[in-house]
Amino acid sequence: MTVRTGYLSVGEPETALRLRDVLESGMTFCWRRDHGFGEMFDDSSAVPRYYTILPASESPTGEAEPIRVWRDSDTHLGWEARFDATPVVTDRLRLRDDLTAIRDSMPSDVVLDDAFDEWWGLRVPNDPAFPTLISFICSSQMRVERIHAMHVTLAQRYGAETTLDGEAYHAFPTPEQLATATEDDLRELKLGYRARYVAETAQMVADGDDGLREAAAMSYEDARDALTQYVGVGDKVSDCVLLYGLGFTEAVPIDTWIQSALDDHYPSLVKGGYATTSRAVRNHFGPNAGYAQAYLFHHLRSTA
DNA sequence: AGCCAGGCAAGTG
DNA sequence: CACTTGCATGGC
Repeated sequence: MTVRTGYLSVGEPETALRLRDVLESGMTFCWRRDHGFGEMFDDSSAVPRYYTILPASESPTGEAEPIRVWRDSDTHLGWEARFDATPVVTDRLRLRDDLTAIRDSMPSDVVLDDAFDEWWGLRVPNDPAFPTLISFICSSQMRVERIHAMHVTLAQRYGAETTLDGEAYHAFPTPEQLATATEDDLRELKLGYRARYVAETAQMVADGDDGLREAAAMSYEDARDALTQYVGVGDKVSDCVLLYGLGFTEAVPIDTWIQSALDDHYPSLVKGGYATTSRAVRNHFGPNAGYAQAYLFHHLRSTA
């Protein structure tokens, strides 16, 4: 099968493409450094290439399709795939989001200004919903590198194999494929206490539950509540699925880092529980509050 | 050796 | 509703 190559403009020169920061920092677990270009988190000096496998259900060819991308310059991204990947890559990396307009839509303050200046070019990924749901169920009390490892392990054990340019890849399992796993199977794969959550959630989705698709059509707060029906999904994981997997840019996952950021820099937004604090945060930062969260998260972790 | 890591569910007061 | 506890695993 012929491999096609394309190049995408990311925007104006001041809109730096931060591929590594977008794909390696815990917002997505659907992308990974490619074979032969250094494994994730090493310090290879070569320009890293990343791959994802487009699920068959979202692929123009009807089959799972590997896609490779790399940072070709400050303003251009290259891709390789067996089909024209320009629309998919543009969507998955939100390359059409106008970062300047997003920044201007929020009330500025010293901390947010510093965050935007330091991490300018950061974008919020837009991943397939089911792999995002499972990955963030796995994310509880776990470091980023190990969540990536779990995602790869599940793909290799339960996902379909495909190839690009002779390289073998494994798609993330469909709900039906993952539902064949028992809790004990997943404990053997070192998912720990998350094994039960993943097994039961995969079975729910495979058994015809349409909660992910239905949530996409709901208002934000209804959608967040709806996703907590899945075992292992609380408010925080639900927000991650909404932001990174269902395109709700107002979703603000309030993890331990964001909570302490709110305590330190936005104490007036901290209310009683998760729901009321979330509402205050969204009221303050507006419909792109998820972007504020992304920039603050990276800024406060880098200066911790 | 103990503490922590992008939390959650189940159980109390 | 607010607060506590147990939960797997691995890196430091």
